[in-house]
Amino acid sequence: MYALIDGNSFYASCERVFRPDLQHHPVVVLSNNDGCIVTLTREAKALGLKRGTPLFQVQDIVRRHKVAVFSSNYELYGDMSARMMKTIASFAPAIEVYSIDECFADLSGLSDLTALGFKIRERIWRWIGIPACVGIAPTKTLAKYCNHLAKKIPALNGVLNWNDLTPERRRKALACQNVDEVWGVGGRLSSRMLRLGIRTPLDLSEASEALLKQCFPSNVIDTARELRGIKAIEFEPTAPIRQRLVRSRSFAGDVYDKNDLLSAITMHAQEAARVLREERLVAAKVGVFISSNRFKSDVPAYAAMDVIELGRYVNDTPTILAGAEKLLHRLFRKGVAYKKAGVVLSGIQSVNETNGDLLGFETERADKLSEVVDLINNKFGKDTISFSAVKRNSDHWKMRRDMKSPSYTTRFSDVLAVKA
DNA sequence: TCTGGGGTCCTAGGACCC
DNA sequence: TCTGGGGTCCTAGGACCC
Repeated sequence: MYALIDGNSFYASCERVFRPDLQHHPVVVLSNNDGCIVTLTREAKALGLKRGTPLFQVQDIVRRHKVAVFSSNYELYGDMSARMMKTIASFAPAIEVYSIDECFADLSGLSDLTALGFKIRERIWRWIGIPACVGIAPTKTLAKYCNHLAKKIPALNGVLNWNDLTPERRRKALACQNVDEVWGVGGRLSSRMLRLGIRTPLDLSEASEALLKQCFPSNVIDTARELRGIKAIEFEPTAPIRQRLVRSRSFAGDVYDKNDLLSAITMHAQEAARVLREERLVAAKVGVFISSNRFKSDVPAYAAMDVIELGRYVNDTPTILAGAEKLLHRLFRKGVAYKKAGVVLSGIQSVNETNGDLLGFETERADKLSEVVDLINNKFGKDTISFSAVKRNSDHWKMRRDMKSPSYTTRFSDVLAVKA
């Protein structure tokens, strides 16, 4: 049996932990650049706000109802997430962290699972201050679905165990939602399913495999099986090594100047290299992409991407910086209003798997240098020192983040003072 | 004026090879 | 007039997730 535990409106709930005055108030959290709404609370949904909407399109609703608006604060959410996962891990033999706000827990060998679900929920609330819901079932897809129902149906009090349902109630549970609420079925697939008469999760679970095989990608059959309680998707407690590492940002305004682009690209390259080392990985390819504003139809569109093979596995900042810089010179076209730029590392391996003999003196120097930079920045704070190839003086492209909350849990200067 | 970022997997089609 | 078959690898694009 598996549990799927997730924090409700996670980013907004993190903000509420330090702003108890907002407990029953509508709250939204924005994407980078304060662009779109990415998380909203129940109260905000009730006002008609939706995930993915650009803020400027709903400013009137926000003002009229005094919706609390926050810029994204990943430092805070990341730290709160780590605390939540640690709390959950203390209950189960193994967990699979699926995203920043949710994880699967393997409940093998445990008994009284419904009571356990309530206990987990209770403890996350008491220790972390985040409201969470728990779905329990014999497959991951059903656990996700039970979690969804637990969130949707107030009478469940946040926990639903599939095994507590009679066969008849299971059918009802599967028939009461649209098929796109199933994990792995999005908008496109569901509208194709609709045309074949598959409207609910129950319909999907009862569809003939021949039909599914003929009309949909192969993983849809696995999804349908999982809805029938047959395990088809593995539990993966240890994450497989990532295939790509991307750092990119949209700019607050239009960018024309090559040096501004260079500034963005070198910062992304430096950051990507740092994360690579943090995860004890190495990469064989560096890629760069730049693109103009896709929402502007009156100016010429331009998007370009290129990759170079480094010929060896690296994770030192100088090599990755040099590669990214070279690529930018290759891709840059004059006269384009750029809106986004990013760096992609691929051909990724674990440090342990690379052959140390291949490393010459030069790369050893670069490795040592990067290591020392990490040490200093870890000790004295992010960006204490930086590589000179990273042009940090250019602010033209900086992202907008006007409504960011303090880093309550990760910076001493931001810790709340409580007065009695 | 203002429209996110970071991932995964699958599939179709082109390039290339024998 | 007639223009193979089968395999691999890579890439771009589409679909999904949060």
